[in-house]
Amino acid sequence: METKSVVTALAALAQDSRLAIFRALVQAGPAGLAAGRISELTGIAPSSLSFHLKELSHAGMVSSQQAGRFVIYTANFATMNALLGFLTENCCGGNPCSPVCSPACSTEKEPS
Amino acid sequence: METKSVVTALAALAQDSRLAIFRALVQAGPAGLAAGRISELTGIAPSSLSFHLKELSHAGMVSSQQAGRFVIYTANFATMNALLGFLTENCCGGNPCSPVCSPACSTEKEPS
DNA sequence: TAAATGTTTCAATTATTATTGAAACATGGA
DNA sequence: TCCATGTTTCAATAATAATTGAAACATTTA
Repeated sequence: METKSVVTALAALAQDSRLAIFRALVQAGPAGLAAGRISELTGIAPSSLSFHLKELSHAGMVSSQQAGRFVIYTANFATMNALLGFLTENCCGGNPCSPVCSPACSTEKEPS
Repeated sequence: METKSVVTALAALAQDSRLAIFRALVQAGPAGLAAGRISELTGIAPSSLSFHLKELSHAGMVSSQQAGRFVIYTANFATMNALLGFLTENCCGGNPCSPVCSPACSTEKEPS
């Protein structure tokens, strides 16, 4: 994942409305939610919601598909995983991590 | 972790300069880096660097300690872990996750 | 105490981002 | 085709953030 994409993805999530939208979609799971339903759940006005969904979509954090007159949005879990991985990459210079920075530090996640 | 803190933390990382600073600190590990050294590594002017370090610090992403006339900054791994955890919380409504959203979905990380 | 080094603060400028309401577009059903 | 519903686009306004250089502050050494 490129630095530029990471900044875009983080910026997409770093905003009240968009974080609320994304969390709603994460909780909804693969089935996703229609735009109007997201508006209901979050209280964001339609035009503002559309703006934020476009931001999230452009950042690759959500995907959309037309279903009748609804547009269904779903969280993009692949991008989220790539993002989480990037942040912990090359931790401690690639050396075995000291306790202070695990589990964030390891590329392979450990059971909690 | 509260939503507000998460937005602040994400916003702190969602910027070229600050992401570069944070990554440098993650790679430096627990030993951290002096402000001047970060300036050298990233090419960010001192006053601008100080601004961004304050942002990161306020977001809880980095900590600092005076050491002689140097100020040593270190990545705050605890906050980072909390942040990563938050994003995957309550995934798929708390139900067992379908393959599409693991490993992001599970609270306990699986070995890759 | 004076000078040198390392870091932070300040003010001004420039650029980017969020929100709103109205209008436009698209789809499905009468 | 006409109407209702769901979503997006547009333009204007308001708010927030980034960068710069100069000055101030703090710490160490001579």
